[in-house]
Amino acid sequence: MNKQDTTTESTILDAARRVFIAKGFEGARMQEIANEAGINKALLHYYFRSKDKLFEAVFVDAFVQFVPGLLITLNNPLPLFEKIPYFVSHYIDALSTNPFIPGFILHELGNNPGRVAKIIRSSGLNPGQFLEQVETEKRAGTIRDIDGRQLIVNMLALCIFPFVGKPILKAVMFSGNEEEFNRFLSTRKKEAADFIINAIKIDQNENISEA
Amino acid sequence: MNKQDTTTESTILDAARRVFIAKGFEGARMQEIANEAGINKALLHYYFRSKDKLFEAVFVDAFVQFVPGLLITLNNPLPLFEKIPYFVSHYIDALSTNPFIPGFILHELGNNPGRVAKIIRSSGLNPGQFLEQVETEKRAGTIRDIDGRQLIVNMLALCIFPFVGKPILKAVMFSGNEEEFNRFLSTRKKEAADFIINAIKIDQNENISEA
DNA sequence: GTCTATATCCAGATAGAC
DNA sequence: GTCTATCTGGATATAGAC
Repeated sequence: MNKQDTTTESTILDAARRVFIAKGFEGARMQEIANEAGINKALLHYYFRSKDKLFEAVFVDAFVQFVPGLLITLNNPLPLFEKIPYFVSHYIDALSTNPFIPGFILHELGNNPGRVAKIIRSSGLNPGQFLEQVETEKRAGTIRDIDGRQLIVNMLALCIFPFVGKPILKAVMFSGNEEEFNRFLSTRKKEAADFIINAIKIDQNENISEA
Repeated sequence: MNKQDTTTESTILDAARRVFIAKGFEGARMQEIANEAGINKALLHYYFRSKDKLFEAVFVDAFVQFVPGLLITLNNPLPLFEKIPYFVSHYIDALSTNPFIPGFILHELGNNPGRVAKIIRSSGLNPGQFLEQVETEKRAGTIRDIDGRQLIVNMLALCIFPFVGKPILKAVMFSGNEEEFNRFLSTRKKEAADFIINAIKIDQNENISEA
């Protein structure tokens, strides 16, 4: 029942992941995947029947590795003002390790929106705990009246966008200078977390929120 | 003198824009573009020598129509606290009209980062005026100590991400319900602008609270 | 300028030897 | 299981009539 994970199958999957993520489904070539895996094209079809099936395997892997972990972090039991920096830090670390995953997922889902529904259902994701936490903080008067879903989207946006937008941001704002852009990214954790917290918190002396 | 813009060439460009933006360079088919334009495949090659050249035309169009306008808005002479809602509103309107442009640009630039440099230079973009304005406000004590570039990225992120992430956001947060997602988007202008302003402003007096 | 027909190439997929 | 060789379809691109 143990699976040796240096099998041909896993070698193929690793190679396919690299190529699909770099080029997308349409741009990827079975030949390139075979080369990358150091094997023959025919073997790809022996292990996975078609390019579609191989892609599906890679995509689901990337998705369930990335998206659920994110929502789990969002739903953990930390207090809100600790959770936000924790979430941002955690997620930006993950993105730094796999900077092309979000672009890959977003692009392929854009091409085939139907694909998500199935995966999502099977992974049982939902941001309910976080939304409740936001409501609680609002009632307590510690944060201003913000919609929880808008807050989630804002947090995701601030973490993900620098990675998917890297080429254009680097070009427009840093004259294409890679080092400057990396310095920018390295301060991102703190900047993003501060930005979010300042955006939602109510200074206790500012006003009285219980009507 | 004036060019009638219902020429075959412009018809082709319109069709190509739709197809390339929906499918990306690799996913697009010359046949589909020809069908969409109501003409023959051979005509595409008559007007534009190759798929590459046709794509380049579409891409540059989309880019210069979208990105520079954005930076011009960012550099206009409004006071900062008016400029932010103006920018967000303006930009989200543009995105609502062309929701797939950002994904298209980001994806194609990811595949070919070198392409940007040339276009950027020729359009003379830079966010200098905005960065100075941020410094001025910081010195005046009206906003907290935030890096201007981080602020720009945050503004872009908050506007763009809901559009590029639509499929996954809709599925995870609204159970795939399109109407709910659209309601979410319709409140986005105000939410995003409020979020940004709250994130950066420093209250001069304890009791400036507006509804 | 616009069409039909065709050339050329290349990618995904299969057959079959070992 | 892994390879070489090959089939087949489809996509870009061209030739040439009108």
